Amino acid sequence: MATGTLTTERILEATEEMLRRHGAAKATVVDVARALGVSHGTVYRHFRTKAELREAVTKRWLDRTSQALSGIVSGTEEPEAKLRHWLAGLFAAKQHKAGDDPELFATYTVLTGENSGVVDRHIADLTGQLTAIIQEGVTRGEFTAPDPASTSRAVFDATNRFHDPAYAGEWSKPGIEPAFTAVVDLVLRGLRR
Amino acid sequence: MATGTLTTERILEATEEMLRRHGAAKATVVDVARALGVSHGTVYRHFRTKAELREAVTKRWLDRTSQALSGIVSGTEEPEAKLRHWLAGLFAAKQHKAGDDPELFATYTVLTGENSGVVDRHIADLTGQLTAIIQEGVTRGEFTAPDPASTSRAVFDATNRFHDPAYAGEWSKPGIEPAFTAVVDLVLRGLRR
DNA sequence: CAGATGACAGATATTGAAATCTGTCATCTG
DNA sequence: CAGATGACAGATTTCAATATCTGTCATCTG
Repeated sequence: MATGTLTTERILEATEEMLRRHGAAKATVVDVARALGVSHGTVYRHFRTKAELREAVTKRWLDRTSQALSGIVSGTEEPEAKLRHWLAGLFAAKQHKAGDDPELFATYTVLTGENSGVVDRHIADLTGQLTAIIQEGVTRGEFTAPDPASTSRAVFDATNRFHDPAYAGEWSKPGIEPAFTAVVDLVLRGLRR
Repeated sequence: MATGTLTTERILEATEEMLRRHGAAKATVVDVARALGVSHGTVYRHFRTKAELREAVTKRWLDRTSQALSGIVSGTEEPEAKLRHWLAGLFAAKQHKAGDDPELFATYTVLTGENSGVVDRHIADLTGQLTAIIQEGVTRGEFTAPDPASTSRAVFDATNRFHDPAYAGEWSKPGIEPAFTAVVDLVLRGLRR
């Protein structure tokens, strides 16, 4: 299965595949090496430890969500619509990841649990996007926020139930949509001038 | 150790003691019976299963929190101060339970995880108290809330990070107090007329 | 000689036999 | 005879032996 040169990228792809196939607990470095047709020692030339390899995979996975949302931030909507869409987009993305392939989602939940540093940086990314939206709203005179950065963190925290994987089990229950809307409405009322 | 008659109450106390001593995983019905100086068969005359016994202990534990907060609801403060104090009281109570005896808190976190029905009823209790506060605010013309019940749930959800045991690890980190204040401020701005 | 290998030591996970626990119930006792 | 007991079957947990994995490194190969 040694197609082309062995790049970091190919190792990451193979690792994702093994995680998808075997789950977080049983995906081993030996498995990854076998899938790539190399010895496991070779994988260790690209990643110092298994933890580092898993961290890189986790980062890739989280970055896909950040990227999808960044389009909304740079869009041309009104700040309020933008904020609504961004929050709804984050919720919908998580809801789909959790609902479409629960096993894979559970796998990544384990990985994010192991890599709090990556998660913290991901959250910093997301709240950074939120800050940009809120800052724009303040500049346009539509939002009030003495400190957009801490307000964006408050908005992120207030909507926790709709993006933290710990609550994934509730995202498919009836009544979750109105609950989401109620929180977003409350938060938006709090932001308006 | 057979002091007095064997009441349901005494079994619950002994069970709490065993949970405190041995943790959720190792507290057995045999232990509880031994502590009470009776055979384990006797415990089963009071509780049909071990799960039922643990559920009763869990309920008692959660009810203590609800009771402590209910005093604030029936107090004489202004609605806004009342809501602030209630949310701060809930947060402080959880923070102390988690910080003062982390092992016992971990034990009860396992128990609440096992007894979602009890937890749901506990949450219904708490949001009921919140509804009373918000209703009072609406009646006095200080709050806006088309549907106080769903608004109270939104307030509860928005402050999740400060009362859900899943976040207990963050309650002792620096910066948690301002984060709490930021969310409460945002929520209160959203509630005001 | 840059990059890959695989044998190896120590750490971690798996497995299956033995020990303990849960829940029942026929029997006992005050 | 109301309430307690403890032997018992089946379920669950523990524990130690065994197998597998991680990470290193001296050696190999194109």
